[in-house]
Amino acid sequence: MSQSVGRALQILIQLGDGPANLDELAAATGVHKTTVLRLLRTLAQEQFVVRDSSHRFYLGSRVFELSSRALDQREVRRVAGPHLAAFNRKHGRTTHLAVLEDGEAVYIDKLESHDQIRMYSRIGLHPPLHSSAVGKVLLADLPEAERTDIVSHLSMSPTTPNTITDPDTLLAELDAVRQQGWAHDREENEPSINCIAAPVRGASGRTVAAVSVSVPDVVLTYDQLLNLLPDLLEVTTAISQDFGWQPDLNHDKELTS
Amino acid sequence: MSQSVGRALQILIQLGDGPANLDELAAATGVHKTTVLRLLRTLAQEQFVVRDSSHRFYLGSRVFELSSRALDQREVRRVAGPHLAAFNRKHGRTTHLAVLEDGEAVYIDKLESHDQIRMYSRIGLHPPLHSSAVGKVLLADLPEAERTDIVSHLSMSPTTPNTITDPDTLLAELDAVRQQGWAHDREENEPSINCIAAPVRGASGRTVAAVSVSVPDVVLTYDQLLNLLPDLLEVTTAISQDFGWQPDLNHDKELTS
DNA sequence: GTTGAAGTTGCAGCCTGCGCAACGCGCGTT
DNA sequence: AACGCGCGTTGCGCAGGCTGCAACTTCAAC
Repeated sequence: MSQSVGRALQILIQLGDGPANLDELAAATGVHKTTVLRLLRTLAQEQFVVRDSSHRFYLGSRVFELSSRALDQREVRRVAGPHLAAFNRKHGRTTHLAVLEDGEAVYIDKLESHDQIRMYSRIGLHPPLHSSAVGKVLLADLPEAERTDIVSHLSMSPTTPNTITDPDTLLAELDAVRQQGWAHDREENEPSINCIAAPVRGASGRTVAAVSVSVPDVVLTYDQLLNLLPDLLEVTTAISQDFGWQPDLNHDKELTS
Repeated sequence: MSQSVGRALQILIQLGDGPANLDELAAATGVHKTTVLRLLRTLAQEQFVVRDSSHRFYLGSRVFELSSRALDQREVRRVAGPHLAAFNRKHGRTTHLAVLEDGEAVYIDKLESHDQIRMYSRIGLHPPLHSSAVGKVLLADLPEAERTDIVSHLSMSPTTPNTITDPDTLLAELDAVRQQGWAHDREENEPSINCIAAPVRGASGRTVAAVSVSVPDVVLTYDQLLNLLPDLLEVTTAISQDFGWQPDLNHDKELTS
């Protein structure tokens, strides 16, 4: 809608791939370097980018600041934080907190495994909705219309032999997830990585976030991972209650709305 | 330099204070709401902002993504990460990693204390150069010209009775810091909080980052905090070596350049 | 049903951002 | 030491994109 702003944002996104100089940015965005320079100067003014002594540009401190402030604004994250930390300290497994945003899942918190083997993932990443445990949890409790709409627009590209690629199969699994109150990902997203995830609910009873535990099968088999399930559910229940959820309430009305 | 981009960035900064609707943003930035809407749409297109169902805008997932990617790009942070985690696991104190950027200190990593008492600080925050331990460490090793230049432009506003407000006193302290290889902050920045910090050096011998430990005096007195100094220095030395620093080398030439 | 607040759209004017071309500057090469 | 190349920077004139106004829509409250 606004050309120059759009271009400026493209520059920022480009810088997300790593530092770059003027020409590289001009080439990457297809914009005249004069223009890129002016945009960069504006961005630099507000600390969105910085340039080092050799005129390379990289993302600046404002980006960090905005991100951590925005993360703090997410109620769920604040509420979940201590619970996740305790869970992570006890079990030492990679733990994610994800929410649905604009029809996509987003990690808004990540706690590292205590093992040497680290999972490649980060805050801000969009895990696939159809092949991740958090994705399934977040989809499962959506109103049916929205759920089928989102599922019908998924690309569902397979990344492992186990990836669910059929919309109807996925919808059936989502029903099962809703029934049992948690979801798994048995090497559906990444080979040799299993996950389980459970929903965090708000006062209305609706799922507002998902917590997942991810473990490479060389560390824990799927069956061993399942041993963590009771603890995971305990944690998500505690978070939900802190977040205003009342377990006894009958939420049927809201859930079908 | 570019009006619309500048305005768009102002909107993002404004959203850092919390979600807002169209009118609030228009009022805060002093821009016609039509224009704000168009800028927001551009921002939303690239996921820099999202709007919820009631038309409130808040910072979007792209900000998280960029931030975590940019953080990963900072070599120091990657290298320091495991060392800091080990230190934090052992001592359980609030630990910061800071670098100098555009003449300001910036936290690029933070590890939380294990106590209930948490320090208010976050990644992206600019600790004051004259009253924080990291600030002193980062300044101390700068070439003299740059150091005096930065110090002469500091506002040095006092936030506690102990804050150093005289440039010459600060410069003298910086000399001491350089000599002894570490810095302290004895309630100079925040009442009842003491810090110690030590430098991380790169291959050239120059200070590239600073690691600090911050403790409220109700938890540990300053003297008790000093007991952590040997461990802190060990950690920063280890990080420096991982980062290419060679302790035996004589770096005098570079340091005076 | 009416009122009002908040978001959205069409439009015309003109400002602002655009790309070109030329210049400056540092660095590596001959 | 001089040269030439690569890259960043600036001046300028054109016009395309951005702006703000006014009118319209939507939704909720009374």
